Amino acid sequence: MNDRSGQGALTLSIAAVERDTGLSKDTLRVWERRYGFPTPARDGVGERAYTLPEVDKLRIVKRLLDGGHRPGRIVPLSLAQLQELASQTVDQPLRGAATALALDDLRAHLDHIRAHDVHLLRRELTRLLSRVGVSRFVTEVVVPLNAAVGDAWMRGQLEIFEEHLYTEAVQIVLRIAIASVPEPSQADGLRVLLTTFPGEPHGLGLLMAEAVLALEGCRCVSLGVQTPLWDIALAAKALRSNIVALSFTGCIGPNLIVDGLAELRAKLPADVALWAGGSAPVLHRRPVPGVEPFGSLGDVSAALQRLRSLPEAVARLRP
Amino acid sequence: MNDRSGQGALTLSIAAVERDTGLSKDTLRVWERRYGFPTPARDGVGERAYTLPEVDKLRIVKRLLDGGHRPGRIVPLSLAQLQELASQTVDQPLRGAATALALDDLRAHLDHIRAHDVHLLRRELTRLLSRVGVSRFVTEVVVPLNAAVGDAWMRGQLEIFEEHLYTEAVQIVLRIAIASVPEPSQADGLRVLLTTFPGEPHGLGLLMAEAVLALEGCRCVSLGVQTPLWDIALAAKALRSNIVALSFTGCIGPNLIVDGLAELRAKLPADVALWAGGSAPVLHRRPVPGVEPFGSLGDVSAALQRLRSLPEAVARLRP
DNA sequence: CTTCCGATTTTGTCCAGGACATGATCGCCC
DNA sequence: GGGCGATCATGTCCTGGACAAAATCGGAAG
Repeated sequence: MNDRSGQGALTLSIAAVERDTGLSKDTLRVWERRYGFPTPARDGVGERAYTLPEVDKLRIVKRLLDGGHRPGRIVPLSLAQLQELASQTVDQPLRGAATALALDDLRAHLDHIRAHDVHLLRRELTRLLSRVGVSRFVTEVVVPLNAAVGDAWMRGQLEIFEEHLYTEAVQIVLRIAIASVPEPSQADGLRVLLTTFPGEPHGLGLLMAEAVLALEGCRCVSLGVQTPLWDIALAAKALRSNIVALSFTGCIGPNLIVDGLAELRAKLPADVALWAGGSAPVLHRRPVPGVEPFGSLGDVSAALQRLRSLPEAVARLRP
Repeated sequence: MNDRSGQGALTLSIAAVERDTGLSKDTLRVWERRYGFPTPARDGVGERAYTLPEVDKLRIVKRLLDGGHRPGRIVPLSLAQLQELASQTVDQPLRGAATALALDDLRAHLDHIRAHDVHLLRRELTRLLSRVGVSRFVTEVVVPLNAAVGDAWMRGQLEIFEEHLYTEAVQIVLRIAIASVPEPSQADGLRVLLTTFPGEPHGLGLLMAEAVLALEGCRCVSLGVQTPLWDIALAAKALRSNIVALSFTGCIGPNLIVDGLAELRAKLPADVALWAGGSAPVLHRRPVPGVEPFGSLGDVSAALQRLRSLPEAVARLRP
């Protein structure tokens, strides 16, 4: 069950392949049964020993899978065919979400990432931040950049570690942005609790939301990512939050999202608003009663005003 | 396979429990077979449905397991017995570690967390930071506080969300600390790559290490948490890192750590140092050839000097 | 009394193959 | 062309058996 990395012939155990590719052991075994790939050799004790080329192919397959392809179609293909498939989707131009950023600027940022120049990237982002302000920075720089990076990765133009570099840089700049927003006075502002469900490891959306909400005068408290449902409810009660804001990216299954939202809604007092944002498509396909879905951070301002205009708003702010 | 949130009784699927506790599905099933705990109810389709108390107990068991206890001994124990066991084991390391913090200070911080006063906590931490400096702040404030928070949680004195509040606050202050360290001049300083293995979601250790390393004049680049091994190797090559520093907390299985380190060592060039730190006990129980284990952040300085004094050090810094 | 070494127990992970829920796709009819 | 079942594709769960590595134990020797 180890990597038996002895000498020349490097092979990986099924656990190592799971770690490296993100494909579960169950999936790997069932693919072998159904599609005949991968068909790893067996070591002395009859355990699967995956070769390096096999794992390389699995990595490409996984990426195409995440890009929307179906296993049955692509798993049987040869390595060459897979690479061709990957490059096919490559040429489509970036879609037109950027407004503060010209397409060229976008490409320039991507180039910084690809050049691994973290400091330059960070400097450029910081410069943009102070030029356009926090609000526009989030909606007109970070959002389209996120989309561009996601696209580039899906097309194989960006390695995972380059995405990590990007995420880290944006996170730092966003935290600076948030810190630059003055804390509203004690008596004023809605209390917002931010976090993600267990299984959702992406925290960028949270930071973006926090920046926007803080600008709107809310008192934000973030729990970071992956808070158990029970603890979200506990925290909302303990902090007397008026809004619980969650972020979803689609790393987590649609069922978990919908069921979790319903469950959390039931646990929260009725006068606590439950907001759900992020790129997970299920948020808009299957609305949950009592949960407000957000398609874009631009909707936050309107929703806040709606909430503030409610008759019980004043009472809420008091305690 | 979801959280089937029906009405009152919240139960978790085996996958959710695996995610929340770090115990593999296989382990959970085999414990049920061997020790009779946990014995989850079954849902409509015969799948295990774990209750919240069961999962809470599993979390504590996991902690004690990481602390060196054996499953056969502790799994059959009651919750009260477990917590007593926890307070027995745990009390000693706490006493000796705090130096910048009196025990009373420590308790005061815990009280701030329990009072959910994030801003006060953050202010106090920031005050300490500027009083004792970055280095001592990390080793003499954050480290003992981490231990104290972990212990308090294990004894049932702290909710998970309170731990999240704490983590978030420390993270913010640590990032301020890191930002306050001036970037070393281009030609100087070893290049360090920081990240964690897939499955290890805890990033605090990374930030602490980054702070200490930056103080020592290193040029740090963090990939954040959960980078696939392959991409760690890619990134180290692309960034021409001299050191790859990893952090482990025991959320992740000992085997995955040891195997992963061996595999990564094989993927990295021989002249790149591989450092492993964090609270996972396996690091010191089962050393991996070519991997330097760190028991404390205090050892970093000595290790750096050793590295710098090597004959090829100058050549390394050049390119 | 300590140290060492082999036997034994403990423990985590792997395997096979079957089942099923869920979501996508396809063909059909309006 | 647009809805709507039927069918297929796919991932995850189940049982129960097996085994290797690590931890522990039980003496024998120093």
